[in-house]
Amino acid sequence: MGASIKDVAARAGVSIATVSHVLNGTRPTRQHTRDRVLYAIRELGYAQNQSARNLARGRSTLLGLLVSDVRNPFFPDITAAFQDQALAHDMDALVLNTNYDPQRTLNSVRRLMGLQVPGVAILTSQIDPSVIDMLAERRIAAVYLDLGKVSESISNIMLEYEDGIVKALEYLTQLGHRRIAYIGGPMALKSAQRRKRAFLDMTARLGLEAAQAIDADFTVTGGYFACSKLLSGSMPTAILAGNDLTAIGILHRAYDGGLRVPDDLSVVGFDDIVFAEYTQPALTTVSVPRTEIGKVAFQALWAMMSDPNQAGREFRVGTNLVIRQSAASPIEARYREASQE
Amino acid sequence: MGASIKDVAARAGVSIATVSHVLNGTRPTRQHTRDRVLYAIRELGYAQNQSARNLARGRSTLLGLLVSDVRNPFFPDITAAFQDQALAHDMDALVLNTNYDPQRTLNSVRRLMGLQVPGVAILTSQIDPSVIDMLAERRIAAVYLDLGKVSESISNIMLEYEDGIVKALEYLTQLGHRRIAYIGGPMALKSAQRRKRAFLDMTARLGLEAAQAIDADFTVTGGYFACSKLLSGSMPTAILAGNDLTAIGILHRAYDGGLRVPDDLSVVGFDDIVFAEYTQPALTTVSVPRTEIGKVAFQALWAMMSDPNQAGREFRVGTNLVIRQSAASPIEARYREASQE
DNA sequence: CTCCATCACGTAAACGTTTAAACTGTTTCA
DNA sequence: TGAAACAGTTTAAACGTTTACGTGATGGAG
Repeated sequence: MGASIKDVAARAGVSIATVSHVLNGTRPTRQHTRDRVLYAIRELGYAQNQSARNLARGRSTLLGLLVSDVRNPFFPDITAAFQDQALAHDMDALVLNTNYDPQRTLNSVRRLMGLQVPGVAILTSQIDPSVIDMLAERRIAAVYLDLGKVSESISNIMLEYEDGIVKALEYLTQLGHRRIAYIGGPMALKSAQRRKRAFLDMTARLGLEAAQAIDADFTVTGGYFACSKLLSGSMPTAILAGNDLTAIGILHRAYDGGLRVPDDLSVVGFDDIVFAEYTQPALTTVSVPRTEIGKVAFQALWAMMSDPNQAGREFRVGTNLVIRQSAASPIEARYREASQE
Repeated sequence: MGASIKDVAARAGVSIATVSHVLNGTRPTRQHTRDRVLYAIRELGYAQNQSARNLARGRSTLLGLLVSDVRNPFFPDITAAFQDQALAHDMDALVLNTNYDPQRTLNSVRRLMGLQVPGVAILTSQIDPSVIDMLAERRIAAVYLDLGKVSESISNIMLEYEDGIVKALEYLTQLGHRRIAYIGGPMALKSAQRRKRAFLDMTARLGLEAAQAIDADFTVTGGYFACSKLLSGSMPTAILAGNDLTAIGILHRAYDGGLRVPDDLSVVGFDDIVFAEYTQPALTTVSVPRTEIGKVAFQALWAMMSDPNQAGREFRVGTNLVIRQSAASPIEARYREASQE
């Protein structure tokens, strides 16, 4: 039962409207009154009742952020950046887990609508069209990841996976690799599709020998077994993984098979999760700038919210190759091997 | 913009009070009317306006969850579990980052109070007393981690670090280790203090030879350099780390120094972060059941919220040793070594 | 037949804000 | 001097719920 705006008004000897205007800067006030109000606020330890505020304004200061699973090391950076931005604009971010479950996603969006959120960022890989419609109908600003669609109230963040794949392959070929294999994710995921396609396109363009590409499931053990398959055939000198977990699986398989990375086999990951830095050897990988994604997601929403007749936009965020120790020249590797024996 | 309770009432031919009661089950209604109301709700796509609801009830359905940094791999599991519980009770969890900054913590709590949250879980390592007071004054249910204090509206979760240290040391001694060193965290952290103390107490009790314990900073590189120091002296056969990041640093140092883990050196971590499973070799570590912490945190709040004159309680959550590959018997290790040469 | 419970529901007053509109002085200008 | 403009402030009506209280049926007991 804290103090209300009425108490503040009484204490400062002004009307509640004035207090409100002082608080929101919605109308000029004299220095004198402002001081009195501010002083009263301090004295009473008054805190605005957001519920009442939201009700009166018809919108809340909460933003929705839907992710598939906060436990996935991909997301924390995004949510943190999003939150920081939100906070800087005096808003809050409610992050909800969909657990990859469409039903739960739908429920989450319902909840968010009940909370009168002015905008929501849906950063999951799979998006149900009915969710998109629900939000669009109510004119709630929305931003998606790789949705591809942009409209009145819908913005989109396009991740330039292709770019990253190209950089990785150029790097590997410059190192001298010709037999490069790819281990990707499940084709149900758009991101996995695009990465694989980029790999195939690029290897064709670079004229690399019959590049193998096999689909795993974006997990460590998936990468491990996919790598096993690869090693039983004609061995590649380098493997590009569709994500870092897969790459870690490859690292393990190589280790168990007595192959030294990067001497006998180069491995390049994708995502640059926190632990990419701590694998043995440290993983060379394509970094997806997660902090920027979070930032951009907020900015996309903010733009649409602050100017309602501003249409949604397409945002692009690039990817970068971060070079660590898991990839090296295959020639050099053979040289080393020779000199050791 | 959306339909309001009035629209529903009109459509169903009842009063808004009835609609409210149907929605909340706060008083008996006839099957017939209930059906009509529910039907109208479906037709209109009505969603309760939480702001209005919260205002009327004087409390929100939002729960606050303060953590130091969502990027810290320790937290996502906790927040996810907390959220799941909250959702199951028709509440939401607003998780805020304090970034280890007391000022920011204070602001966050202010925000939460403005949102009229009925409860907040503060799961950071450092807690400013003024924050505790603010919450206690307003009778907002609060649960802390290792605060040690319990009162009217304050519950506490006690993590049994000691227990885990004991289990780890018993395991190592059973394997035959006698020279066990410890690399802990900064003494500014209570958790680091308690772990170190437990280590010292227990090694003394077990009568192990002058156990070395040095303080690092809970990071990978911190662990790396601390391990260097250790190796330059009289080498231990096993190192217990204050957290997993430190343990990973040790693993790296051992690798770089040509030591094989666990053959030449056993390493045991603490926390069981996701990646403990994926290190090379997989890390034997003391697991802190994060999911349970999240669950318990919610339940603590729920108990205090649902029965306001129920006092706060002390909850305990234990720790467990999870055995993987980074620790082995030192005798066996020497045997292997001998047979290889 | 009357009275009183009981049941099912409606009425209307909160809850704490925001904000359009009305109301005060002052100042400015013809 | 009077009107007009203006800055600063107040008044009061929303916003969409919850919930204490009131009311009109129905039915059984006396």
